[in-house]
Amino acid sequence: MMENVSGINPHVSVDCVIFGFDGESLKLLVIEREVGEGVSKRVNALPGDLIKDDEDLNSAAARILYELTNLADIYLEQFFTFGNPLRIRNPEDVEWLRRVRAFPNARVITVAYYSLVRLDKLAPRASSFAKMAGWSPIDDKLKLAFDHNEIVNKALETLRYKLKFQPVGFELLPKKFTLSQLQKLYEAIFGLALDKRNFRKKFLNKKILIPLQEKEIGVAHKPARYYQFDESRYREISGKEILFNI
Amino acid sequence: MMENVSGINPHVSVDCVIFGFDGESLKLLVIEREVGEGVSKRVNALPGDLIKDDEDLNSAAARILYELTNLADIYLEQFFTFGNPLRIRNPEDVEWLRRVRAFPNARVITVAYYSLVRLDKLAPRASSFAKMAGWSPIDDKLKLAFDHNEIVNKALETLRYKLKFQPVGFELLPKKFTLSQLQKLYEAIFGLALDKRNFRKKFLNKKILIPLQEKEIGVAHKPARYYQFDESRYREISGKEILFNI
DNA sequence: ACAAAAGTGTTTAATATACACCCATGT
DNA sequence: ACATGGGTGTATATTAAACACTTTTGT
Repeated sequence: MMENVSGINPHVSVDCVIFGFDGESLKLLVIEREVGEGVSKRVNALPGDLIKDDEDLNSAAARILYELTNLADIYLEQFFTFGNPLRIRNPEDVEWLRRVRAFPNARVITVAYYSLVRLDKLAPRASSFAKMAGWSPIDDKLKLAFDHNEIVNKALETLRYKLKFQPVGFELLPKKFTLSQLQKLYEAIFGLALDKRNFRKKFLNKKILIPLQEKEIGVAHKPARYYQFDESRYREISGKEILFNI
Repeated sequence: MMENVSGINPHVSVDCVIFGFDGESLKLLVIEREVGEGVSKRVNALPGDLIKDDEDLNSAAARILYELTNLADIYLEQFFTFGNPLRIRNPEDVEWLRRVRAFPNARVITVAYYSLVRLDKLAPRASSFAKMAGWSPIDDKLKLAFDHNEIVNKALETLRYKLKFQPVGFELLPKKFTLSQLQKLYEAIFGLALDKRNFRKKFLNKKILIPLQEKEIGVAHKPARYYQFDESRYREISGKEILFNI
């Protein structure tokens, strides 16, 4: 039986796709791994690891994300489970598993979670085998270990789908944000330009934004008003109304 | 190591939530199990079983559904993975596992799939430990083994969410169907009454229905026209337009 | 004064909603 | 003739889309 004193379940892992937003484009939280013992080459991967045998999947995701990145109190949403028996093909990945895993040849299926997080929530930090967690741009050059590119693509697809129907995305912005920041976020996720007037109307009509007295200071243009997200109003209309129909 | 000659992976299962529609209400495909050796008491469960160790999750779902119910060529969509370590609490369920499983105490996480199927696709049949597959009403009296009630509820939630935005559901109807049958299906899934004129307008405007020359025969009222689902038109608008905004 | 982004309104088209009567058939 | 469900249209309200100029600030 593949069981060991650590209580680790060698057959099931979780992987976390954490999106961030820097005001311009979407970012992905990745951890750095050394490919081999003392080898300087490094590769990026999603924060993820094997679950414990007595641990709930959600709890495992929260724990592992915390251990690898120090992020806590993040709402993680399960979105897909990847179980291709050939998930791990790359020789570098196989070699890495041989070093860190008690049962490196076990077939592992991974339950994937995603979340949206403000960039400043992440306090950079190293851990046992994740050398460093950091934000990476999401573009064609993004190359991740295992099948993590596929996992990220599926997460993006899920995010876009959800965003169409529900105003998720506020988690990516500071508590106080301007309408332009909000619009740039939507444009970044959908990858297209939106009309400023119609965009503002849409959100203001839904009444899920609370206008604040505060405005930008020290900007070389008309200072923008700050808004807050109205969570209680959001819960009211959640599931009933459709936000975006792109 | 929990491995055996059969190639079964004792840690991961799939469960299939198959919905059917009889013209009046939603039905669920369940299999019957004997609780104990020679005991006449029976309990219903979702078709599901352990995956093989070299088998993809999708393939496992298709294989297991086929083995237990004889249903083939069904589009199965993965919707959630259930991994509560205490998923299996009921003594009857534990006892049953002891009889049929090589590693009855292993923690099993289950990847759940759902699908929509026409009632007449199911040719009743028995199998090794699934005594019989059949359609069950979905109501408060439905009591399933393991955490299968929870799985069904999540599947229903997923189905309603999808149906709001995309015209799934044609798989539940015969190839030729009347607009009233289609409306009854939507009413059954959402659990509410819809306006006949607006319902028809909505579907006819989307142009995803092909009107046929054929009409009902032998009915004691004005015979209804039959329609077909236009798959190619559906693929065109899929993801772009929102069908239902309830 | 200029550059830079904020902020604002109207017109038109499309879509959603509410609502009631006649039609074709079998018995 | 009557019961049954099929089929249809219009008026109103709501929402979406297209589109350009003025305002406020820092330099």
